[in-house]
Amino acid sequence: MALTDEAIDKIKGMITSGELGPGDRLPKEADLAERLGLSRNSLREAVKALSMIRVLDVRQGDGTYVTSLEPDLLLDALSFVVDFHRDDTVLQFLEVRRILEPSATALATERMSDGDIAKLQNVLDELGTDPTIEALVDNDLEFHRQIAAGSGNAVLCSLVEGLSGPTTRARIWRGLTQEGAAARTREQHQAIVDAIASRQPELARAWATIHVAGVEEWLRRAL
Amino acid sequence: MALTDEAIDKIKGMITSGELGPGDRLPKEADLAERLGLSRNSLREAVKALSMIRVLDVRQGDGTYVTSLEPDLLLDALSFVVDFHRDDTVLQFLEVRRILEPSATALATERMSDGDIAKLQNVLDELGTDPTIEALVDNDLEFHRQIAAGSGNAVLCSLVEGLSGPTTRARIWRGLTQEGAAARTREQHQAIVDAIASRQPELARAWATIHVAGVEEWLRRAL
DNA sequence: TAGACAGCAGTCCTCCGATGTATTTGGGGG
DNA sequence: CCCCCAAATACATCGGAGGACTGCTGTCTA
Repeated sequence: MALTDEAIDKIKGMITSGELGPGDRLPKEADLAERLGLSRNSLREAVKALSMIRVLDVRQGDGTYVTSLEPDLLLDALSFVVDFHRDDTVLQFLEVRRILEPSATALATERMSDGDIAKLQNVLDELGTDPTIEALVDNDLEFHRQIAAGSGNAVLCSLVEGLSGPTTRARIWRGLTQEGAAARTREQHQAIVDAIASRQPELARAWATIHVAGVEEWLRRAL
Repeated sequence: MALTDEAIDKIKGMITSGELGPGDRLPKEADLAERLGLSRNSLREAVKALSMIRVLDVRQGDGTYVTSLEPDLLLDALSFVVDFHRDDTVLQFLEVRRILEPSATALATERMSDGDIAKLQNVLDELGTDPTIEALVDNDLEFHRQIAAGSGNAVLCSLVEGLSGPTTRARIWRGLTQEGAAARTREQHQAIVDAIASRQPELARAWATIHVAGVEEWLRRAL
């Protein structure tokens, strides 16, 4: 195994063993390199790899720190990975989203506070009568983000958000090519909010399933 | 933004734009560094970060290549990330797994061939009467891996595998075996196989839910 | 002719030492 | 007491050098 990979494992070990905890500061580059038995350049490659997946937080002029290691922080590297996939694999992501999103919506129905639900309704209301495509996409992302956050599960929330990335492009296409898609999406969003507000998990789950399945079915035909 | 991060974006752009496709070879370090306008050391940090998430495949003495970019390849970096989480966040991962695994099992019920099911049964049969902890863990991982693969969705398969991080699984298993729950787990595994073999998706889903929920409930009490 | 071996070119791996840049900190002046 | 600036600290980037590994080719041997 390469020296750099060994360094990654050693730093990982320092964290998982508890020697380094969230927020702790690592020794400065020169010292850590000497301790791990490699050069600063090689160590920097290891640190860069770990900072990519949000395990380390490097601040120039200050030092290198262990992040909070919260699930949402580590998993948001997922969206970066997802960007590499082409349209022919988007269907697989959508299929997973059709599994996760309904469950997340059902959980949110039981766990969201009345205030959270009011905010969710506000998101829908903020959309004007004739929004741009960009506004539609942003609004849609925010809507699903709040529901995912409402599930009370940071891992689930991050996964749903990460999987929404690749479907965004598809949604843009849909907005451009399919007449009436925006209006139907708005109706389904409202139905989901109503189901959540009336505390009916299974109804919310069903609407969320229909919502995602609609996008999936459209995309399946388009490809 | 740092030079290295710019380089990462540029390489990412070269791939997403189609200039570089799966299996293509990148220019050698010196040339690529000159083209992107930075030093080889900084470029190496960028390449290291991208090879960590399985976007690039670096072969010493040969060259640097773009991977196949298959979903399973890119997502299996997930297990590396999961290893950083402590027991108090494992519950969130298990909650997500309780959502994904039943659906994956239901999909597998409809999509697995008779040969695949026979292999799945073989996995259970291979376990002797008095297996070691390691054999139990390996067997359990293989069992769930085959079901996830049987779902026919590489993304779903990778997520399920990634969420069942080896470290996490080992820790949980150690505790379960101490309580003598190995026998019950085997019964549940057999029930899942029977449901799949008789092509009853909802029954398979139910058994999978019970199986994961059992682990989850045990862990919730243990913490 | 088929197989084994040595040599060679290409490429990545690791290291070194120096310079550039951002942040923090502490002292001096108002 | 507050503000501003300079020194200290730590990461960022650079160019060059030698070493190690891979794949290919040409040669030798049976």
